[in-house]
This record gives sequence, structure tokens and C-alpha cells, in this order.
Amino acid sequence: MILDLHDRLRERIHTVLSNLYGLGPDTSPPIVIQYPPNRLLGDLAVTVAFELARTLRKAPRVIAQEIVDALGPIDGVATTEVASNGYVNLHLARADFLRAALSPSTELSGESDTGKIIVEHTAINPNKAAHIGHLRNASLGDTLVRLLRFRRQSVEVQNYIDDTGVQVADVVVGFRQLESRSPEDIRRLADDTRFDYYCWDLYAQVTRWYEADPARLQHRKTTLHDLEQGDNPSSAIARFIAGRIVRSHLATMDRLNVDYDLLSWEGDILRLDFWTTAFEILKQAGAVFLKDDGPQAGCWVMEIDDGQSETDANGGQDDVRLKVIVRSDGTVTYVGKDIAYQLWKFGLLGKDFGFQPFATQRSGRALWSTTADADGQDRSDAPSFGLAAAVYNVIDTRQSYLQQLLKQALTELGHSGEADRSVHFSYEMVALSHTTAEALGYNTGEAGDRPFVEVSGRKGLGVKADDLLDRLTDAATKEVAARNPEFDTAETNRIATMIAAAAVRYFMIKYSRGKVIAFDMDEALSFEGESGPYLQYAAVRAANILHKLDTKIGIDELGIVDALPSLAPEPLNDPDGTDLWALVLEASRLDEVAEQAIRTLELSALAKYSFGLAQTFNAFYHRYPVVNEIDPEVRAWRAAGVAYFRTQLTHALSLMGCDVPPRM
RNA sequence: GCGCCCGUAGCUCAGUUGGAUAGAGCAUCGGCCUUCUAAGCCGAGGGUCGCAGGUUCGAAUCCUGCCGGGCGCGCCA
Repeated sequence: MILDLHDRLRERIHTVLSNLYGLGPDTSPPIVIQYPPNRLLGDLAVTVAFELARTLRKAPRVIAQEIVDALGPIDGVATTEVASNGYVNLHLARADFLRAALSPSTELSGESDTGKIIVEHTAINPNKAAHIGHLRNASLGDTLVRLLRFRRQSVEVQNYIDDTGVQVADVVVGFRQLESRSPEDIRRLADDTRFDYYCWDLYAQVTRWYEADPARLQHRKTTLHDLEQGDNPSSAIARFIAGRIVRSHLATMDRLNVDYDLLSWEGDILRLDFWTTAFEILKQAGAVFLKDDGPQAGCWVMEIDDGQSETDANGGQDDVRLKVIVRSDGTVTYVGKDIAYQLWKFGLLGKDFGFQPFATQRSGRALWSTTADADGQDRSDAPSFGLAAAVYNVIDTRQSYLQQLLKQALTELGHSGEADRSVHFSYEMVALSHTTAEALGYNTGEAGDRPFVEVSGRKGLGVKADDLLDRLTDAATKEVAARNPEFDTAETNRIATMIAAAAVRYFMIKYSRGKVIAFDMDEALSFEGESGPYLQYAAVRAANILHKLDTKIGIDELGIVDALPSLAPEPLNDPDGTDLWALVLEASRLDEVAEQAIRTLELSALAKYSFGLAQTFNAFYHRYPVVNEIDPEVRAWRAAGVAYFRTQLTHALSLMGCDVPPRM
């Protein structure tokens, strides 16, 4: 609704500029619409008079006045005026605005026809428990998915499982060589212990075991080879481990309301020879070539286009850098496999996976899995996977270089459009604060001068996702039980779960993506101030007002809406009404913020907006009674404002994957 | 060496189409629970927006250079 108003306003101003000054689409400056610092100044402001001052050789104030005079009535705008030295400030028709905001949505339903967007996120190595770094990835990824769906995009969520890589190989080595376990032992361990936690420790142990005697690295090499070949004892164990660990990752992510459409297994990419096909395509396009001299002799390589080599006019040709795609022993690197997968996502590989159902998630959404089995090839009940119009790969900034290569490969294959629509959604890593690292038993003395301590799965250094969630749930349970002694255990736990999830998700979203999060346990455990629970609390309070309004006064939400047309607009226009109006206007900005968050991939904008909205409401809440307000018209307007606020904040929270508890 | 990111209050961070008085949380100090939940609200103190130039009517925001910090640049993934 607010976006529609912006559009209409821009259109009108363009018309005015054309009539007054003969400015066309090319000569007219962009119309910037912003929000004045407070509601007394106005609700919307246009700065175009400043832009035009130079070219028109007139004072901004004069231009602004001419625009205002020529503007004429605009639907939804009450008054327009020139403020300070040249702003055009607009005051909206408050009552009409709130009535429209609460009226049943007239927006179109259905999905846009711009094609399907694939979002890949999470992609945790299936060899150990998930940690807080993975939570940032999944929180960003899932929020992006929800935002895109909110904007009516068709989205497919993929979770890539690297079940044939070194990390899984190392745990296989741990079980077989270091612990001499049989497949039956491992299965029993998986049934009887926290298997993902067990593997977490084992993985760190294997790292130390290699370090003690580097000759042992031969075991890794052999095992890795076995995993890629398949059909041998090691690969059977790897499959079992990866399968179990993936299930535990999905369970962890489920605690955060994160779900997926498809698990893409690297093993299937190998078994279905995706790489062979991709390799042919790359060779035919000349994107890779066989190096016959130098240290990379015998490798298939790709030239790295980093903008350096070509601009070097002084013939610095010798430092053209090469990336190995196929090793001299004939095996393919990670980049090669990723190129094949990316080609498949866009439907450019000319090959497809088989698919099979994997699970039904708590949300009700079906989760599918790729398969190399023949009976998965032509299932009539499988959705159409792949064939994306655009792809977002959610992956931290340390992978920028590889993601750049991926785009470059697409370009060189003649798919520059797909390269442009191949987006690396990058973000900085999650590290540990010194305090938290020390609490985990890590001696930070050696890294004492660093600003933070990097998480290391290889060293077993990090905060496990489930540990964090458990601690948050415990803390929330105590709070909920103390505040609501009448609740039974099940209800208390249910609410505590919602609070814990919101705390984590908000924490992971609130920082802008270019910022390293130095994770601090005490800070993450806080339910006060700028936190997920603060937002939930505001929504719960609003719901509580509406509930009391119903039970005590007998006005339900339908009654609130029905009363609006006959209400006099005056109570919204006096000073007290301005505070209510400020809440309504702020609540209406959700669409605009969602659009901005997607455009800039800065999801913290959604978090910050939601927090600010909750703050505005909390201040209002303390100052203006609703249920106890005596004047029925004032009460009715306040009730309408609260109802609208609750709808919008609840929506904002759901975009961040947060539920609103019934009470807290 | 090259590339990307970061530098704003004591601490952690907003300020992403250049605009009105640079904001918030935490911490500190002072107030507010017989009235819709105090996970809250109100108030106070706290700033050379890393430094230096430049562009602009206007710069925390754009450009250039420098300083400090982080991460990448493998026949690992």
C-alpha cells in the first residue's frame, strides 16, 4: 500500500516537472521519497527541489513552492507544503490511510511470472554437529527465502550435501583406523549417543592424530578416493555417517523453523557423471585447456580473469593466473564439481538428477532428495527441480573467489545472462569473542592480540548450534514458568522453544552482512533490549490488548474494522492522535523494507525496522490506554492502530522465521 | 604483492538510492508497577563519524591517497 502511494507520488511529480519545466524522463532527476524526522513536519518528503536548484537557477524554496502549487490533489494525501529551505512535505489523510490498511487485502494473489529462484543455503559438511557459523548461514538463507516468497517469487530451496569430501573422509578414518570400529559398532554408536556430537570430537581427534604423524594422511587420501569411487566398505560407512548427520542437521534447523525443498548430494553428482558432461562443455567452449608445462603440467586449467592481466599494458602476460579444474591424476576439484552443479541449477547441463521423497517437514512442506538410482529418474510425483531463472548461493565471504570463478565459467560458456543472475549472497564469518572462547576451554593466550578467535571445526573449537539453543530454551523456560505459573510443562516448553528460536534468528540477522560477528555467549543469551524476544513481547502485548478488548468490552477484531467507516477522523489528528498515527505509518512500511532488504541483500534492514516498530509500539503502549480509554471514538482508533501494528509486526517476525507466542 | 570487507558513544552496532538536530542496545546514573504483562517505559551523561585532501547548495554516506584491523588468493573443500 505504501509502495503504491510512493509510485503514484513519483508519477505525479514527474508530470508536474514536465509541465512546469519541460523535464522528460531523461532530464528529470530521480524522485527521492523519504520520511521527515517527525510526524509534525510531515509523513513523506520529496527533495527534488534541491536537485533542480542548479539547473533551473532558482532557489530550492521557490521551486518547491511551484511544485506544491502545481501538484493538485493526490489520492490519500491531505495537505502538501514547503518546509524549511526546500523540502516538499506531504501529510497523508490519516483516517483514510488506516481504514485502507485494515480493509481486506485487495492485492493480487498468485506468483509472479519472472521464473523460479533457487536459493542454496546451509550446506554443512555432514561429518559433525552444526555450529553457530552455520546458524548465520541458515538464518540469512531462510529469511531471504521468506522475503522472496513474500514478494511473490517462486522459490526453490536447496541444501547441498558434500558427502564425498575430505571432512567426511576424515571421520571415516577416525572410526576405522583410529578407533577400529566395525560398521555395526558405528551403527550402535549412532543409535545410542548424540552422534553428531561424537563425530565433532572424533573429527578434532583425527586432526591431532594426523598432526602427530603426517604419514597417516595417506589414510585420508585412500579413503577420499574410496568415497569418490563408491561400492566399498569406506563409502558404505561414509554414506551411513552422512545420512545420520544430515538428519541431525535438519533437526537442528527445524528448531529454527528452517526448511528446504531439496537435498542435493555430491555423491549423486559423481554417480550421475555430471562432471563428465560439464567437462565436455567446458572443453568445447575452450574455457579449460590442458597445461603441458610448468608446475601444473598435466592439469586441465581455467584462466582466472581478475581484471589484472588484461589491463596490464606493459606485457605482464606471464602472470596470467591459472586455476586447476582437473588434477594431473585425473580427479576433479571442488570448483569443477560446483560448475557442473551450477550449470544444472540453470538447466544448462543437459542432464538431470533422479529424485525421491526424503521427509515431511514440520511446516508440512515435503523435502525431496536427489538420487542416482534408476527409479528416481522419472517419478511422476516429483516436483520440477532446477531450471532456475536466478540463483542465490548463500555462502560466507571466504568463498568469494570461488563464487567469482563460477560466474566467470558461465560467462565463458556463453551464458552471460545466467552469470548475471548467479548471485553470491556473501556475509562475514561468525567468530568467537575471547570470553566465549575461554569459556569453551580454549587458551586464547596465543591469539590474545586478535580482535576475535576464529571457529574451527577441524580443531573442534566452536559453539554447537544445539548447545546454544538448549541454553536459550532453558533460560526461556525459567522466565516463562516464573511469569506464568498456571501453565503446564508442555505449554511452557512450547513457548520457550519459540522464544529461543527467535533469539537466535534475530541475533544472526541483526548485524549487517559485511560485519564479522564476534559471538559472545552472554550477549546472545540476552532477552532484553534489541533481541528477538523483545519483538515477540511487543506482539504479545498487542494481542493481549485486542483479547481484553474482546472479553471485557465485547469488541472483536471484526468489530474494530467495521466501526472504522463511521468514526470521526478528529481523534487521529490531535497531538495524542499523532503518536498513534506515527505507529500506523511506521507499521505500513513493511513492504518497502522487504523490497529494500531483497534489493540490497541487507537483511539486517528488516531486523532493525522490526525492532524500531516494536519500540514505537512499546512507547505508545505505556502512554495511551486502549481497553481503559473512556472516549469510545478514541478507543476505537487506538484499537485499530494496535490491530494493524500487530498484523504488521507478526508478519515481519514470520519473515524472520519467528513465531509469536500466545503469552510470554 | 594483489583482491574483497571493516573502522561511528566506554563496549556491540544502525545510519545501503548524498538531505532536516548523527541514532539504538548494552554498561553507568536517576525516576516509573493498586490502571491493557517491568522480557517494559521515561530521563541524564557520553561523538575530532580512523586521518588528509577532493566533488556538492549539502558528505558518516561519493572519489583519491594514507593509517589500523580482518579474510581470501592451493593439484583442500
